[in-house]
Amino acid sequence: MRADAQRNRELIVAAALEVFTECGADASMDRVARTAGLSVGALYRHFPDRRALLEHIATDALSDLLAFGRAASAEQSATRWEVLVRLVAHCTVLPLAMTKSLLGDIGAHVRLAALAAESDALFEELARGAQQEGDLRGDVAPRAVIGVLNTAVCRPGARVDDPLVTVVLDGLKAR
Amino acid sequence: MRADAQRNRELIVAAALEVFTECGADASMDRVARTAGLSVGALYRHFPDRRALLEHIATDALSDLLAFGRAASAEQSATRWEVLVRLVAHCTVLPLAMTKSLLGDIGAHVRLAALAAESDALFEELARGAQQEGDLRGDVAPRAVIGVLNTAVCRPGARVDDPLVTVVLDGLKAR
Amino acid sequence: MRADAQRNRELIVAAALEVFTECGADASMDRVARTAGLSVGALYRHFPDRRALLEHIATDALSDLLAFGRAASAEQSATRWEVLVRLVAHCTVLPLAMTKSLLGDIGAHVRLAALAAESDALFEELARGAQQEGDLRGDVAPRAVIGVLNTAVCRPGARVDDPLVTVVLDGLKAR
Amino acid sequence: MRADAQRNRELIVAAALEVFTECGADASMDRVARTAGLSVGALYRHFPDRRALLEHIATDALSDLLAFGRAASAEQSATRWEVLVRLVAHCTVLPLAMTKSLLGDIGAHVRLAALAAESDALFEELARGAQQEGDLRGDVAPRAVIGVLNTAVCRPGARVDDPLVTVVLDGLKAR
DNA sequence: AATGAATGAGTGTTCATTCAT
DNA sequence: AATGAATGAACACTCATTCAT
Repeated sequence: MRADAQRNRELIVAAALEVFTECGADASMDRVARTAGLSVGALYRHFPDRRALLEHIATDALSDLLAFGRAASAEQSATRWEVLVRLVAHCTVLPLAMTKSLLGDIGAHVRLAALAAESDALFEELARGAQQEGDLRGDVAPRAVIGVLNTAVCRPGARVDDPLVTVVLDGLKAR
Repeated sequence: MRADAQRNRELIVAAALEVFTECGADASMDRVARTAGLSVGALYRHFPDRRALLEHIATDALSDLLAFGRAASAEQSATRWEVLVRLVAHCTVLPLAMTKSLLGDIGAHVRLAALAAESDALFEELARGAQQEGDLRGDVAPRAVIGVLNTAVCRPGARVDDPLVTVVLDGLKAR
Repeated sequence: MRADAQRNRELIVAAALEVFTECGADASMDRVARTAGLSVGALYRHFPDRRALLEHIATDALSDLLAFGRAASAEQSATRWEVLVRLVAHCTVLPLAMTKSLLGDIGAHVRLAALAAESDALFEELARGAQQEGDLRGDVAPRAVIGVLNTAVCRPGARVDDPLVTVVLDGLKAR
Repeated sequence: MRADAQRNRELIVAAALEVFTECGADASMDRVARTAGLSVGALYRHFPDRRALLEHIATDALSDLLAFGRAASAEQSATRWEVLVRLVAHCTVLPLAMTKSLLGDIGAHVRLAALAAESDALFEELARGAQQEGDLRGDVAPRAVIGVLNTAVCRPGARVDDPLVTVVLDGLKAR
């Protein structure tokens, strides 16, 4: 791919991330293109339709999250709870939750659905481990932890020092 | 206003609450009207435009919340924390948080902005009281409590027995 | 249906017939609407999409042709050849041939596909009869007669006194 | 012109003939270019716009038809009817008729308009001659013969053994 | 006062044409 | 001179809003 096309593609992805995060998944393609400093036509050269763009962004974010999570998870010296907390801190933009709000029907995109499943499995495994190690409260199902984190932490604009993140992590800790 | 007009207005408000809660604030006016068993024309007779309808619903919900909150707050026998928990349980549909997601710019509607301010003040006052009574953790600013509850509790579809609600309330309690 | 809506629907159908006949099936919806003296929105209220409009027109034309053909065919006093000639004279606009050029894929619309099949059957039956009565040349397969008439006679703009029609009918007559 | 440029030009013309014949005159420029094994850019280097490409193809086809027709016409031993039949057999792709369907307005291109006129004149002359020799029916005006042949024979996909061609030629023969 | 039809601006997408590489 | 990316206008279709019935 030509250097300028590559650059423009990246501009588009960055713009899409910004615009969808800020305005929601209904933002117009034109707005994304203008934010990237390009025309719609250029956008459509890189992504055949709106869905493809959303899928790309979601896939990107999930892949990144998963890679980070697996690396963190591999460190045997850390408790599962610590790994979970680090993962939460890594959930900056457009993670777990967004994928589902962005795409009505995740199932349609194979790779994305697979990533979502893997990501869910990782979180569940960490939650289960943290419960066994006695750090995570036992009265919340491991699967439910994903939902809690999704809603509370993995929101556009959420920050590590967001009071809600602190509160939720404290609320999840075993007493 | 004629009795049937009054009835239709109520049908519309109920339908709008249901539809916007279920489908998001982008639901079409026609869908709202059909859900109410009326035509768009009738809808527009009662509300000059989409924004007016959204504002009305938001205003309604906030008024209700505020009335309930003030009544609960007036009971001197209850701790502020207990009042706060009861208020949270009352936030079923379309409360605090919704107003901001529904309307981009609350400031434009005077009555709504006033209600939002009063509601914020009530929550802040309760949070401050609960902190002084030692039930609410002290390291979260009273103003921030509103944000936390907004995001975590006052979501469409949220329920009192939602794990997130439990976790957040536990996370807010002083140790 | 309200009287004005009915009237507008007819205006649209007439305009579509005119525009598609003149400019081909690629004519823009906007052009059809303007020709009808309406806006696109009105057009889309009556027909959910371009295909539906094309199907309606084709169905209309084929139904008419078929009804006329069956009536003519029922007259036992007439030879099959005479019936065929009368049918040909009735093929004014948008008949047999058009349906296939208008819609890429006739099969998608059940009613239309059925009509096309019935129409083909009628023509084939008449051709076979005319051959047995010795009026239609025997070295052209009955099925092929349909193709010949489609191409030669059932064209937009074709007229009964068109030289091509005369020539083709003479060319089809047995010597 | 460089040898490779000349070669590319020919590739484009051949591809355009193939694509427009197969897919109709609405085929995209990109498709033509890809069929030629080139990029759109290269196509536009040779032809300033879509119309120019269509005109070139039409001109080519008409020139060829005319050259063939004149050669055939020069053979004094053949009857005019025989020449006419041979010409008809030569009308394979994109002839007379196509020019008019491809280009809305032939008049805009001087050379093409001239060729069309010459071609019409040749056909008319042959028709007149065939009438005088008693082979072509006399009740069809020589000018009309052009129209008949255009519509019936000079269609994309038409073949010499097409029933319609047989029928029309028989229909044109004097009895 | 209700109905539902008409308007017209807005959005997703395509494609002829231009232009940087 | 070829490539393939970018532009921007055009078209199909939707929906908030207006208006004739």
